Amino acid sequence: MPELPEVETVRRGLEPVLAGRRLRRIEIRRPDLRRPITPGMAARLEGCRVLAVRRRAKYLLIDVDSGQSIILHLGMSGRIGIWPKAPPPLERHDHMEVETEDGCIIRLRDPRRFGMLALAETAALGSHPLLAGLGPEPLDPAFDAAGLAARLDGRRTSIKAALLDQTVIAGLGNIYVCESLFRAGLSPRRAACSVRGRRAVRLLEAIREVLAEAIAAGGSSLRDHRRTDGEIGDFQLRLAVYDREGAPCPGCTCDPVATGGVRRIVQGGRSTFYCATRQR
DNA sequence: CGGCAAACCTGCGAGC
DNA sequence: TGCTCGCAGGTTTGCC
Repeated sequence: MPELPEVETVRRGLEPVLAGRRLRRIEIRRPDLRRPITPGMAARLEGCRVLAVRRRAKYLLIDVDSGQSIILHLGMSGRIGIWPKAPPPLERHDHMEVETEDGCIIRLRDPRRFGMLALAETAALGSHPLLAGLGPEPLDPAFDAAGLAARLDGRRTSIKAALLDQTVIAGLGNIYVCESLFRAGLSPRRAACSVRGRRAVRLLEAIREVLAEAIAAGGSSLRDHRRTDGEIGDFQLRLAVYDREGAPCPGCTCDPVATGGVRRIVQGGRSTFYCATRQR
């Protein structure tokens, strides 16, 4: 489910209820996520005060005043729910429940259990195995088109596969790679190393536009993603190509009857959606 | 190192 | 109605 905009949406929901609050109670109901939850995590966190709720790539980072940080990845189907009071009954896939000092209930639900939940020293987060290899944040102003081109240089794989590689650029997933390539007018099959100069400028601009718009819309809710208040995001209504095989591509001059509209191919075992006319 | 497939899980929609 | 199949927003591992 969650790519950068969905995780950022969740972060913005968590921050006001967590930042500055003590964690009164933490219950791990099921420790066997994609990676087993750090043993003893609940006991080490109870009574701690939250200092900050941050995001790195698709990871949420929750710093507490014991010098440790929670690292949370939502996998494919992970969802965070927040109830200021009177939460509904626990459900089958609610794997963790947190209660803050003011009685607010926060739950992690993840049916597929592809998520990850770990505890690590805040000062050493940069070298943590889950985070160490991550590429730059696309929205970081210090990252520019020349930097993107440098990271694509020498890569013979497709630009689609390269953008999905979290060590090249962090936070993009299948939806936003497809949408960014569409906006940039670049074929998903193009060699990654051929994206430099003006093409790299166009691509980074497209990535930033798509991400910013998606964050503003609260992310894309194709099936699992929810804001922390349970409402869906809205960006799926504005997707140009993702999951729109055969549909006419918005703003495109190609004739959908003649071209068949948005095409779907499989790259690296995952669906890619694109417009063969506009994307070169 | 690069690239690809498989594995990890459950749920849902399509098709029969 | 009920079954099977394919597919899903991610990451890691293992094999060529």
